[in-house]
Amino acid sequence: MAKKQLIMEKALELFAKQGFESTSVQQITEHCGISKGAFYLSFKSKDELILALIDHFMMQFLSEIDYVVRNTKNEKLLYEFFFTTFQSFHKHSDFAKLLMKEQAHTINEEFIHKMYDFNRMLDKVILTMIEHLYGERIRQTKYDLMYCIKGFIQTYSHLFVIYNVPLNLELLAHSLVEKTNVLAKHMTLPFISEDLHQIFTGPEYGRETKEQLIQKMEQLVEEVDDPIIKESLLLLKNELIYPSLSPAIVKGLQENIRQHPQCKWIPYLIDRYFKCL
Amino acid sequence: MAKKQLIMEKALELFAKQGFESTSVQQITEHCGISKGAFYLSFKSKDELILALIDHFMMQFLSEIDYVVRNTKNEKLLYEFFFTTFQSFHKHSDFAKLLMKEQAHTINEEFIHKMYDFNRMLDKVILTMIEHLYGERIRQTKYDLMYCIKGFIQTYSHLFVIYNVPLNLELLAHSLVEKTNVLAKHMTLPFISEDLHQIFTGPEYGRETKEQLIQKMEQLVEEVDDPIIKESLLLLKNELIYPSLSPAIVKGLQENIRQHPQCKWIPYLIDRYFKCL
DNA sequence: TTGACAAATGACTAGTTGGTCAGTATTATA
DNA sequence: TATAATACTGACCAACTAGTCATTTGTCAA
Repeated sequence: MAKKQLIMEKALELFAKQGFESTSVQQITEHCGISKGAFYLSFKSKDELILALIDHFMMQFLSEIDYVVRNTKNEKLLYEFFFTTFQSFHKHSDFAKLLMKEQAHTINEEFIHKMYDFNRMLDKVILTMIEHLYGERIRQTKYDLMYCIKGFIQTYSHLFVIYNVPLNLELLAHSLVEKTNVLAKHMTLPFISEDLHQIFTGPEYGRETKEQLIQKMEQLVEEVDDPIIKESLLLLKNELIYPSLSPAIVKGLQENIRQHPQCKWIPYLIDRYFKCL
Repeated sequence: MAKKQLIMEKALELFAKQGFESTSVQQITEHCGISKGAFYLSFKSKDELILALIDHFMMQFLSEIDYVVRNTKNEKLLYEFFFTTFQSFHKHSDFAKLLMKEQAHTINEEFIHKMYDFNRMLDKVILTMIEHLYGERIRQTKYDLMYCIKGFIQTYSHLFVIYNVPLNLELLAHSLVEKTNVLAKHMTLPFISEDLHQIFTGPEYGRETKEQLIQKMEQLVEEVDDPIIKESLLLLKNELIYPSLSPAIVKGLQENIRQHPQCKWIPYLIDRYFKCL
């Protein structure tokens, strides 16, 4: 199994430089000093390699952060969180680069799911940390605070991952601790409500089922007065059961109900349903 | 020249979905309903297409922001900045998606330079806005504040660009205004010093020269149909070579071409040219 | 109707890609 | 040493890629 690790290491170096898509299996095997056949003894496909990389480093990173968050006293918690995060990025800078490059890329269905899962887990870690630190005081603004923290991490890590400048990570962590505390103390206007956060993260993997979606639409048909929106909802509901309309018509119907404040979520849920299955 | 625009529009749709590298010229031409040869009549290469896309949308976006920052009273400035930014991302969400996907990708030397240039310009706009708003008070922390603002924009725009949820952009802008003000007022521990910022942005990369600007305007004269805009472009081009018109006339001509979606960033480039030299 | 010019086509090239597999080398067991 | 089992190789394949160019189609003035 040493071969598997060799391939992962060497491939990561190339992915960090060139990205996943622009790195060929040929290049990887040459960089490892092995033959093409040997590669396919360790990994069934190129996709399996990147999934293994994501799994390996992501779990390592997440568990490190999680350990720190669980085992640090409150006074040092925020500092240790930032410091560990950046140190981890620094230590595995090739992986951090890969993550930044492929952030939003549609490499593969499974890859996307893994990334979503990872994000959900990170969200949870940060949220519990925030709740632990500030308690009830930030109930209204905790989701905003979480997104701000993620913004800090992304923006600042971008700087030292892309430009290879040696940075004073202690100072960086201290500086971000202050920013976070300032926001937690004085922020009053939340943007991300509980509901909104639910929509972003989705109901834990198993999303809305078709039946739930149809039920919700039937309920809305009863509640809505506007005949156009009523009919659009009905047609879309039937489309879910027996797909028969052209994409343009479906898109148009979705646009219709997007106008109505009560229904505007429906097109999003429909899209998400089709994307997941 | 309508073909060029058709290709850009249709290609952008595919790039937003699949990314630049995974979209073939074949796919683009099929999506346009034209032949492969026709593509190469409009663009010398696939690389030239993405550079044209970047140029077109980036300049449009930057000039919009710049216009708002220059023409808004201080009390509403920050709000208008955030609101315009997000509205622009919303309007051109395909381009925003492309930008997120290809953020750190090594597509091409020229592409990277363009992205660096764009970032530098955005940095400058944000910095002047901050200086204008808070003056001497934030001299120490202004670079940190700028990176925080960019972090806010990135994190929150990610949410509504990736998940296609209709958001209340007014509320979002208000919320971010508060966050920014809170940070500006209470932040004391800077991380990004003047020197560090210099290192990140690097020495000014040869911005548009007069010749490039003139060339671009000549190209637009060919592509535009409206006679008023055509003449305005020609007069402004001559003004660049032999300054002879009064400031009021020049301003008026700039206002003319600002109306046209393809030309509206030209005034911004002209201003920048005169300011830098 | 003709002829001249521009616009558009798609079969073509030369090269790359992820992936396979018949065959060779290496090792472990007897 | 002989045999069986495993590890490895690299020529090969089909499918794709960006880009080209001889040929066809469309347009408009004479």
